Amino acid sequence: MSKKKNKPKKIRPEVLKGFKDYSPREEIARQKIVSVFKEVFESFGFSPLQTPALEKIEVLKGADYGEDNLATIFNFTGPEKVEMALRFELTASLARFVAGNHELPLPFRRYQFAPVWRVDKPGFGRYREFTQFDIDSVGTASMLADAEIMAAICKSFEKLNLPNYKIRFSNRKILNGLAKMIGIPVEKAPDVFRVIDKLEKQGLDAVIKELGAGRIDKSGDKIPGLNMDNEHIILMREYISVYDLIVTAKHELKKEHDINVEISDDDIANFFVNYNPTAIRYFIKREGREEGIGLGEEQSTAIRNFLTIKKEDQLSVLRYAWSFMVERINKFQSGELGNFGDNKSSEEIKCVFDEGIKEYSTGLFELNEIRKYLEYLNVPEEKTIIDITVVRGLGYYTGPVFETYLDDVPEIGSVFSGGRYDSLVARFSGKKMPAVGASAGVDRLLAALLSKKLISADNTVSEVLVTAMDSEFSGEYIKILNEIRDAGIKAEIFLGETRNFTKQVKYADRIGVPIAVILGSEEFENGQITIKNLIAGREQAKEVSDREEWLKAENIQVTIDRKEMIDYLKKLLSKIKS
RNA sequence: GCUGGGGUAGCUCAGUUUGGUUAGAGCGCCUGAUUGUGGAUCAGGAGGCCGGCGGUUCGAGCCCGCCCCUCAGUACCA
Repeated sequence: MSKKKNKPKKIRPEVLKGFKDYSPREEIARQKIVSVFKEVFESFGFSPLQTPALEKIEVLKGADYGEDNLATIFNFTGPEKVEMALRFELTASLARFVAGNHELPLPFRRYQFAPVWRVDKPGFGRYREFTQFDIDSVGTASMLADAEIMAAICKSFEKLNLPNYKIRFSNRKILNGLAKMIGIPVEKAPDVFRVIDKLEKQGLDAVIKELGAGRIDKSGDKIPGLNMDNEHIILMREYISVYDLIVTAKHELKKEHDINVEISDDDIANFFVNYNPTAIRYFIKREGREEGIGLGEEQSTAIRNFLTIKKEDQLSVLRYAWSFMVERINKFQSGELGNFGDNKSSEEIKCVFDEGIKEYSTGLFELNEIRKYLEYLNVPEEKTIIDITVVRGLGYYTGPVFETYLDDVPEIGSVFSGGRYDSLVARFSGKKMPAVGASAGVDRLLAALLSKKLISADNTVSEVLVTAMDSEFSGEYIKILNEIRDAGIKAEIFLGETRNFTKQVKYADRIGVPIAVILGSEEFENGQITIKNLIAGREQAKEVSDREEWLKAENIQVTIDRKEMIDYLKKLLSKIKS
């Protein structure tokens, strides 16, 4: 027990793995993002809710959580031996709040931004503690609720000066219905959806391979496949290609023909119902470079007509998807069932098929409703794309789903996404309650925007630094400081020990404050004040290499009467900020 | 979790091939030239458990084993 030297052990200044500090530069930018979201959602009438960071484990995980289920959350036994965990999302707490407050007027509309915690592997913009911004409408089945959230998301990105965003949206009912329509076994469907979800990131080839035998990734690691049979893979490929093909075909054929013909809605509808599935197949062949398009006269005309549709993109996709279903019905009725599993009776098969059709078509109708509401809400059509390959990973989505992508930072995937989850509140109340919501990962968005310099990055909020050269005037300095602050200008006084003026200006430069207010004995004698524009000074430094010349460059600062100070500062600030 | 790259000064990295005394560079930082002016320039200075633990050796930043961290890809993601 006798240590000769009791050297205090130095503690390494480190944070936990996956956690991070936010420097003023980052935090200022982050707060800007949050305040824009907040402003926009409040303008849509959503009110703030806040809930505890710690919740009972069953609130977060449901009554029948298992061990592996807990691997990715911070869970522990707290005081009084209560099993608890840090929340890993905000929706469960919302559901608990709604279920526990019976007097709450419904629909309940709230936003919430708060930190959440997950034991994930950290990566770029991915941390174990991060801020989520959530927005939800609980207790309404109206598609207007879905459309409204999408509209608010659009507005947010406009306000953040990120106009290159797109929302892709779909409906889980369509995929669920599709699986039943083409005879994918129920237990296999989630796997299929999971693979389709990778489309945006991994591309069509990778997805097709994973539906089949699997693939090898860039590091040489093996990714196992689902080993679906060929017939199903071909059908999935046709389905997946619906949106892509419209874009590709439109682009290609427009180049060739430069078509501009007026056509009627009937023509379009006719085209979709009668020709589309065949046409899709031809396009697929062409994409696979097996052969040319090889369309008949009639089909060519129909496609040409289709390509002249100018403002009907969303409708086009819906009609494509509809015709895909019609073709399945035709085949079903003519007895070409395809692979539905051998040990099912034809009665069972018909039942599943009918269910599928019902779900699929309901999904399309709901999307069409959202489409209309988006139009009423003045959301530009090119910003919202119906893309029936959108899945969303979360298991609990039951209806429309949507994902927002920023073209400027495609590598981070979707940035503000959500959908309809009709059974989450039921965990508490036993009753189904319709709800729709969306969630943004603020920190991932921030990391991407900062790295691409798409958001301003100031190191300080200070607008003015009052330098302090002469300790005998400290009362005067503070008087001036008060005056500036009272005028609503963010100001600080130099608090360092030194009176060395060079150091003070250097400090001002390094924290990035744009204006320095200077008072020495000369100014005091004349009742004046010197105001220096540090931003302009920085520009000037680029051109001047000689020190003497640099010191003489005085047009970046003025000496004025003290009474004019506030007016001058205000003008200068508004000039700098614009 | 899996596959691969990496960990040496605040940052970016050299040094590891072939083990050998005091571990280097650039940038940044501090002090001064310059206590009434940021940049540039000049002079000086501080700053290293060479990721950790164990092993081999007279001797390890370098070789061996285990672990940790990190970057990329990928899986999972309520």
